[in-house]
Parts: sequence; structure tokens; C-alpha cells
Amino acid sequence: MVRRRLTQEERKKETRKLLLEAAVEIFAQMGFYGATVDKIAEHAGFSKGAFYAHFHSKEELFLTILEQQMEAHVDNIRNVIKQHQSLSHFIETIDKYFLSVAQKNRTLSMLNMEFLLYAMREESVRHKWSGMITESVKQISKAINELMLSENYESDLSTDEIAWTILSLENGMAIFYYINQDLMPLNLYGKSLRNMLLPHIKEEN
Amino acid sequence: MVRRRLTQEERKKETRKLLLEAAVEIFAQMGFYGATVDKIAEHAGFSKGAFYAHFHSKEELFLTILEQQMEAHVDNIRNVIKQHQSLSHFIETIDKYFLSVAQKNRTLSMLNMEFLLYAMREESVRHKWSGMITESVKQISKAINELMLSENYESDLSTDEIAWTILSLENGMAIFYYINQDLMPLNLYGKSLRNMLLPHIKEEN
Amino acid sequence: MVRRRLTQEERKKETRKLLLEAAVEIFAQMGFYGATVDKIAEHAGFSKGAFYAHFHSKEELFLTILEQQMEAHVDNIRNVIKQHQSLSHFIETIDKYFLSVAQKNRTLSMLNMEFLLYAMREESVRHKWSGMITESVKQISKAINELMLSENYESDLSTDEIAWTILSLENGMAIFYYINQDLMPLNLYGKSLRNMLLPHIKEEN
Amino acid sequence: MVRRRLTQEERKKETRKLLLEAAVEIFAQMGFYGATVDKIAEHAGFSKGAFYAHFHSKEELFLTILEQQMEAHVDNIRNVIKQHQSLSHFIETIDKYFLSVAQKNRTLSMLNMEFLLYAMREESVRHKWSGMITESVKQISKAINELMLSENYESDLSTDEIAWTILSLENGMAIFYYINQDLMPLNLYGKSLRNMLLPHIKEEN
DNA sequence: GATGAATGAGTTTTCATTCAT
DNA sequence: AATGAATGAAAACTCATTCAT
Repeated sequence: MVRRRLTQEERKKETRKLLLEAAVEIFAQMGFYGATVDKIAEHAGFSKGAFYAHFHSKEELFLTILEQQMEAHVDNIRNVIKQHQSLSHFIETIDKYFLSVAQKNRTLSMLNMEFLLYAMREESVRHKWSGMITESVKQISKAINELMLSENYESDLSTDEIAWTILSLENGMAIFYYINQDLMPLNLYGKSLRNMLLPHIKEEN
Repeated sequence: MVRRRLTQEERKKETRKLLLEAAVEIFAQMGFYGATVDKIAEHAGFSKGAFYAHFHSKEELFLTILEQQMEAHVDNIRNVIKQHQSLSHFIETIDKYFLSVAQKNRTLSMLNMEFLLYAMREESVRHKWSGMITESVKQISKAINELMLSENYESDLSTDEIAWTILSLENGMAIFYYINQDLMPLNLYGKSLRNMLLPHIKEEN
Repeated sequence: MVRRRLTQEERKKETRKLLLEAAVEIFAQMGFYGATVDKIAEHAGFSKGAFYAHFHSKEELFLTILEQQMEAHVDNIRNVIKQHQSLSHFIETIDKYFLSVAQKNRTLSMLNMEFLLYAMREESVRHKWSGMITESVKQISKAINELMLSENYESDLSTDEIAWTILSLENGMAIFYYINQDLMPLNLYGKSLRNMLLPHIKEEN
Repeated sequence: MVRRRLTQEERKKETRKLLLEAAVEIFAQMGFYGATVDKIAEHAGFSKGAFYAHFHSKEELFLTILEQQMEAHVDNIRNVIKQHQSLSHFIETIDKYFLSVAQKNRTLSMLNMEFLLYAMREESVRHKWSGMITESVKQISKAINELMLSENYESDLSTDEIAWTILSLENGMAIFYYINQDLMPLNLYGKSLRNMLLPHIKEEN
């Protein structure tokens, strides 16, 4: 009896997971309005009914994914930061991360855009989103600060400003990249960051 | 007789203009799907029928606005470029332009995002959009090149790369700005650009 | 002054005539619902406004044409009848008439079908239509009667019944003819009629 | 479990059947354009949504019914033919069939007219329709041929021509019958056919 | 009389959501 | 938990008709 219950609960979780994964793909491919509950459910191998057993509404699902992705994004940044040893190495790592995300996850990037638009319009979502950004900036800023101190390096930009610039450039370049992958050289992200942050170091080279 | 006809034609033009203006606002506020033909027409002070006398479909209207905005954007860049006298002055001008657009035209910026998302999904639109970007890059690149020559200034980045960076940063910062206007300092755009492009000149100061 | 007024009235009549002619074609080609006031007016070289200066509504126009065509049809039958000299000759004439109408006036035949359907549904129109049919039957019947008397010819069918059969066969064959012109031999109309009415005469051949 | 699923499927079938039946009536009464999806669904006791769960479009429904009726028509003719023993008996059977259809199924007859008009305008439908007619003619022709051989009877008309005449007369008389049931004697169909086909046999009587 | 811009009721169609099984 | 039939609100779009010029 106990096992059966466990199995059932596990199955419930599994269904939910499958629905979420399907939703990520469908939302990314078709946008919030283009994605119908039917398509999402079918893509996950279930019926509409199953969907509504797991989520109250299409919007709730969307917000659930939004939150998931937000957390994943902050996590990723945290991981990138952990690996740094010097400012130059930090930029290299962040550049590689950008490259890998941009090339592999067109889907996620489009979903990200979808979220941005949603966030720009929905007060409550905008709030959460802005919280996540603040958090990201704080973490990046702190890491940069430590590196600057250890490298005895100065800049006209505050560490917060540098963090903002890093994230802005990432988003901005991702947009162009997805509009036409051939136009903009992918390695420009790291190159620009290096140019902006490491002029003195370069001179010493 | 001539005056009568002219008046009618003028009225037609006026109606079209009003519909377009209304559409810009409604699309920006509510997005492509949130904006209904009904809302647009009503906002302009007309009926749905009037709308369809001027546009074949909601999508046609959207694309009409898209094209308008694209042209306006390239024009604006052209104007910004015309005013430059030195690289430093050029950055200042582009920064001021960004500031004014960001502060005055929340509407247009959100519309811009809407277009981006649309472009990412629609092959044909993506094509046009990418053409516009290429054109913008070319113009900016050329202007920077001239300034660099006259100022005998060098950079690790090609003028094309600089142009891409300028536009990417603009888009990326605009996004953050609209998600939370209080978080990111607006003047950061110019500041970052200056840091990236003018390290040597600064040193001479 | 007098001349101008006359001209204006003539022009009015001319416009009305052009609108009616255009309507006949458009109704026949597209049916009552497929034909829009816009299309009709444009086909006549006028605007919708002109249309409504001449007809109260689309339906009124339709009924006007209906009446016109009904009268024309009775007229045609009258003419056919006038030309007869013998029963055999009468059938020949009616056959030729059918042939010419079927081949030349696909348009009118389809309009005729449109009217039939309309008549089947609209009490008042059905009434008029049925009056026209009765009139046609009467005229044909009378003509046949005279011919029979003069030829000392008898039939199991009354002259009224013969008239009904003639008209029914005409409609029925026209339908098949327009569905597929290649299937049914056009001369079958006369042939069948001859077979029905002239067995004795044929025997004498 | 099995029963549950069966019940649901059965209900689906039942709903579809009810929608089709309602559609036949509404189309017949109001024509293709007069019949709205709303009216059809309501007449069947369902919502518009239910309608679209069963049919892609109003036109698809219409064509579904068209095909159904075409098949039924050919079937009926087949049955009529099966029952014949002699040419005279054959005509009697076909006459009775006509009478029963005309009196009982005003609805179906009007639907038939609706189909005819539709067929006259739509290439693809016209094609199917003409195929059905050819088939009907073939079957009738064959039956007549056998009867003629067995009765050693000859006619100026080929058996194909006789078949065409039979069907044409049926349609033609049905039209007049529905425009005014009182005008044309219903038994005229059989009478005319007898007169056309059986002159010699009659004489021998 | 003629124009054609504007209206708005009416139509088809979609889809998030509910609910009986 | 899952199914999928049914709902109904909402949207895009059409077109007969009106009316100011």
C-alpha cells in the first residue's frame, strides 16, 4: 500500500515535470498566445484534463516556469563567478557561458524574451524580475570587487555599473544574435567586455 | 468640387493617421495579442469597420507600424551621426538620444520589444529587421571610422564591432530600464561607451 | 433647361439599367450572398452610393431582376409559340430555343436556379413565380391544343399535362447540363419531347 | 473502464449525428448562407463550440452532408431498380418513389436544390456530383436495357438517353412541385414517363 | 445624382476552462 | 489522476446600409 502511494505521488511529480518541460518548449517556440493548453498537454503526452489537474491556469504555468528560469539564471551566474581567478579569467568564463547558451538554447533565449515582455507589462511579475536582476547584479558586483582589490585595479565605473553593463550587453547581443545569427560575431561579447574593463591591463601586455 | 474631394481625402488620411497612432499605443501597452482591433479602433475614436477600411488585417497594421518605426530609427541614427564633431562628442550625442528616448518613449520602447519578439518568430519580418540593423551598423561604423581617422585614434575593436556593441548595449539597457527605472542609472549607457572607446583620450586628460 | 432635365432623367435611367445589367451578371456568377453591393456597383462603374440612389436594398434589386426575368421568360415562350405551324415544328422550335439558351446563357440559367431557390423559401416570391408558371403553362397548353385540333391528334396526356412536362424537362435538363456539359447530349430535350408527343406521327413516317 | 470509454465515444457519435440531422434541416430551410453555425448547433441542442469539435468548418459539414445524400440517392435508385419485373412495373416503382420523396421530404428536396447550386459554382463539388449522376444513369440504363431485351421492346431513345430523361424529369418536376404543390398533378411524373417510353405496349393493351 | 468614409450588427472561428465519467 | 466532450466568451473580419459632402 505504501509503495503504491509513493508510486502515485512520484507519478504525479513526473507528470508535472513532463508538462513543465513541454510548456517550456512550446512557449518558447510559439509565444504565450501561440501556445495553447492543448498543444502543451499533447506535447507532454497528456490531455487537457491532466494539465488542469496540475496547474490552475495557463498563466499560473507560465509564471511557474518564469520563476524556475529566474532561479536557474541566478544559479548559473553564481557558478560562473565561482570559477574566476582573475578579472581577465572572469570575463573569459562569462563569455564562454554566453556563447554556449546562445548557441545551444535558442529556445530558452526566446522564452527569456517572452518573459521580458510579460514582465514589462505585469506589475507583479516585473517586481519579481527586478528582484532577480538586483540579486544578479549584487553577486557579480561583489565578485568583481574582490577581483579588483586583489589585482589592485581601478576603473571609472563602479563595480555595480560594471555588473549592469555586463548583463545589459548580454541581453542586447542575444537579441541581435537571434534575429540574424550570421550578422554579429559571437565572440564580440567577450571582446567588448575586455575592451571596456581591461584597458590598463592590456596596455601592460 | 476639387475642395470637396480634397477634404474627403484629407479626412481619410487623418483617420488613417489616428488609427496608426492609436495602434502604436495599444500595441505597446498590451502587446500584439492583447491589442484587439476593437480597442485600437475605439482608442482612435472609430469603429471596427473604419479600421478595416484602412487596413486589411491586424497583422498588416502591425507590419505597417513596424516599417514606419524601422525607418524612423535609421533616420534618428543618421541625425545623431550628423551632429558629431569628435568621438567623445559622438558618444555624448548618442547617450543623450538614448536618454531622451528612454524617458519620453516608454511606449515606443515596449513596441520595439514587441517587434523584436515578432521578428524572432516570423521569417520575413526577421529578414527586414536584420536588414535595418545591418544598415544602422553600417552608418554608425562609417561615422566612427571617420572620427577615428581624424583623431588618429585606434582600438582593438573594428568600427563594425564598435557599432554592434553600441546598438546591443542600447537595447540591453533599455530592457532593464523599463523593468525597473530606479535600478539602473540612466547615464550608464554613455559612461560605459566612453569607457570602452576612450581610454587613451581619458588618460590624456 | 428642359433639355438638361431630360438628359438628367435619361442618365438616371441609363445608370439604373447599367446597375441592373451588372447585377444580373454578378448574381449569376456568385449567387445572392456572394454578390455584394460593392461588387455590383463597381462592375457597373459606379459607387455604392449610386446603387442606393436607385434601389432601396439589395433584396429589392434582386426582386426587380426576378420580375424582369420572369416577364422575359413568358415573352420568350410567347414568341416560340407564335412561330409554330405544326406540333412537330413546335417541338423543334422549343428545342432550338432551349439549345440556344443553354449554350449562350449559362449566366441566366444559374440566375434562374438562384431564383428558384429563393422562390422556394420566400412565400411572396413563390407566389409570383407560381403565377408566372401558370401563365406559361396556359399559353403552351393553348397552343398545343390548337395544333392538336388542326392535326387531329390525340394523346393520353391533357394539353396542360404536356405543357407541364415540357417545362419540367427543360428545367431538369438545364440543371444536368450545367453540372457537366459533356455528359448529357444537348439534343436530348427535343428528342425526348418528340418521343413523348409524336409516337403516332413517327409511326406514319 | 471499457464501458466508460465506450459511453463517451458513443456520446460523441450521437452528438455528431444530432448535429448532422439539425444541419440537414437548417440548410434545407434557410440555405447555405442563411444557415448559421449558431442556428445549427442550437437546433441540435449544443453550443457552437461543440459544433467545431465535430466539424472543421461550416463548409466541411455541408460537404459531409452532400456526400451522405449523394450516396443515399444512388442507393435508393439501386433499390428501385432491384424491384422491377417489367418496364411498366419499373416506371410505376420509380413514380411511387418520386411521390413519396416529394411528399415526405420537402426538406431533402430543398437541400438537393441547395447542393445543385453549390455544385454549379464549385468545381470540385461539381465533379463529385457529376460522378454520382453518371453512376445513377449507368445503373438505370442497365436496368432498362435488361427489361427491354426481355420484353423485346424498342425505342428511338438509347437506354442512356432514357435514363437521362427520367432523372431530368424528376428534378424538373420536383422544382415545380415545391414552388406550388397545388399546380402540378403529382402523378404526372409516371404518366409522362409511361407516355414517353411505352407507346407501343400501351397500344397493345 | 453620386461619392465613399464610417457604422455596427452579424458571422465564423478559437481556446481557456469546466465537469461528468 | 486522467480523459476529452462541451461550454461560452472573445476575437477577427464582412458587408448592407447611412450620411455628410
